[in-house]
Amino acid sequence: MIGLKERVLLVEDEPGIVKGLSHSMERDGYQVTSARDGEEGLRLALQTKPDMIILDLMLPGMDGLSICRELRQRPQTRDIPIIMLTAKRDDVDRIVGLEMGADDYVTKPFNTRELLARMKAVMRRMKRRTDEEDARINAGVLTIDPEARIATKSGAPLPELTAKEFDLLHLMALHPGRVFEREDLLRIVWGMEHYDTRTVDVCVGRLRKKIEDNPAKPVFIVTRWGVGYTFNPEG
Amino acid sequence: MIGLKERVLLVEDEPGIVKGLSHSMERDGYQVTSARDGEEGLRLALQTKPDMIILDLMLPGMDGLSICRELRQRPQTRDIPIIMLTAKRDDVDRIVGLEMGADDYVTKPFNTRELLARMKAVMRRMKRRTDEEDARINAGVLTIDPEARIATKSGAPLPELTAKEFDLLHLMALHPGRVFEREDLLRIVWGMEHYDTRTVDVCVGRLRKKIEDNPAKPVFIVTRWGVGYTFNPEG
DNA sequence: TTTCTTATGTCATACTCATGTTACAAGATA
DNA sequence: TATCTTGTAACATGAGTATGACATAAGAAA
Repeated sequence: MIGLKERVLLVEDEPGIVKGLSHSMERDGYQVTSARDGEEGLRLALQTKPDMIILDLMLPGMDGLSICRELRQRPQTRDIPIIMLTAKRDDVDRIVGLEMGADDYVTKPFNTRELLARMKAVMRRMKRRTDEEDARINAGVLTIDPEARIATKSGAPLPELTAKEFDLLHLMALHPGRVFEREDLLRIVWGMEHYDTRTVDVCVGRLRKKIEDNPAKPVFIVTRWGVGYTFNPEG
Repeated sequence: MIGLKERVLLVEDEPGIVKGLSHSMERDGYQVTSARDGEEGLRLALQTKPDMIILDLMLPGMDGLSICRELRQRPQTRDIPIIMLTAKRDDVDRIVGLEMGADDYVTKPFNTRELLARMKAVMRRMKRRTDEEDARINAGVLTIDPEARIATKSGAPLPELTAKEFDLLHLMALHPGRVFEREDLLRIVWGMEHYDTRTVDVCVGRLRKKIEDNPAKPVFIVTRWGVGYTFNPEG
C-alpha cells in the first residue's frame, strides 16, 4: 500500500536521458526533479530533500563521486538513498564499496526497466519493513489477512475482495476509529490520479455488500456525514 | 531452488564494511541483519536464527572465536553455517577458526565477489541438508518432489516441467494461500536479471497448461486480479 | 413539524487496462 | 548441427472500475 508520490532528484547532464527517464519515472508514479550539473544537484538535494537521488557519475563541474561524498556528509541528506549511473563497470567497486555509500548502481547504457526496478528495490529497503502492515488484523469478528489478501467473518470466508476493496478495508482496519476523508482514500488507495471522490463511495458500497450483514445499516465501515468514512472494529 | 530470501547475519564492527557488504549481499538476494559486536551478534543469532553468519574475527567485546564456540554449542544455532572474516593472512587463528567449526573463511582485505561466491557455495552445501525445501509437498492431488524436480497429479506423472516452471510451482506451493506479486516472483525465481513482469504471466500460462485439467479455468495457480497469483492446494 | 438543500447510496453501462494466449526469435543445451 | 527453453512482442479477452443518472437519507432552515 503506497502513500504519496515519492520524489526523485535526477542529476544528469544529457537532456535526452533526462527527458526519457523523467517520463518513465513519472509513469511509475514518481515526482521527478532534475539538475543539469553537480552544483545544481547538490543545491536541489539540500533544498527539496528528495526521497531518492539518481546520480550520474560523469558530470560537468563537480563529479558524481564528490557529490555523493557531500551528500553523505551533510546530516540533511545523509539518509537519502542514491543510485549511481556509471559508464564503466570498473567504477563499480569504488562506488558501492566501502567509501562512497551509494545504495545501488546501474551501468550505462542501461535498461530503463532495470533502473526502475532498482529504484523500487531501494525504496522497499528504505521504507520501514513495518511488520504492522503485514500482520493479520483481528477486528471483532472480522479477520483480515494481508498475506493471502483474504477477509473472514467469524472464521467463515467472505466473498473475494477485489484489489481496491481489499486495500481500502486493510487501510481503514489498520487505523480503527480514524476518520478518512474521501480525498485521503483516493490518494492512498487509488494513488491520487482520480479527482472524482464519488469513486470512493461506489467502492465502499461494493465492499459493504461483501462484509456487512445488512449493507443498508453498515456497522464496520461507517459513514461520517459530511466528512468521510471510519472503521469500527466492534461491528 | 531457493525459497524466500536467505537471511544472513553480519557481525562486524566497521560501519563501512557493513554498509558495503550489506549492499552487495542484498543485491545478490540475501536479507541482511547486522550486529556491531559479539554480544549483539550472539543475541541476534539466537533470536532470528539466520541461514548463515558472517563473522569478523576481530570484534570489540567478545571476539569472533568465542562467538563461534558459543554458536556451535547451542542446539538452536549449531547447524548455522559460519564464514569467518580474518584480518591477517597468516593468522593462525583462521585454522583455529575452522577447527572451531567455521565453515569457511575469507581474509581481509577481501574481494567482495570472493566472499559472495563462498557464501553461495556454503549455501548450496547447506541447502542439501535443509529438509524443509527438499521435502516432498503434498497439495491435494498434486505432489511436488524437489529432489527429483518432478510433479505428479494423483500419482500420475505430469508433463516434465522446465526449470523456471518447476521453481515457480515449488515456491508457490511452499506458501499456499499467499499472494505473490509478479515482482516478488521475478525477484525470487528469476533473480534480478529480468524486469518485464509479463514474463511471469507467460511462465504461469505454460505451467498451467501442464498441471491444470482446464488451463482456462485454473484451480491450482489462481489469478488475483490486480495483484498477482496464489497457489491453492485444494485444487 | 415540514420543506429544502446537500451528501450519500445504488444501479447500469461503457471503457480501461490487466491478464490470457499465441507466435517468434534468441539463447541455452545436447 | 538440432532441440529445447525462455524472453519479448503483439493481439484477444474479460474483470474491474469509473462515470453519470437517479433514489434516498441526513441535516438545516422555515
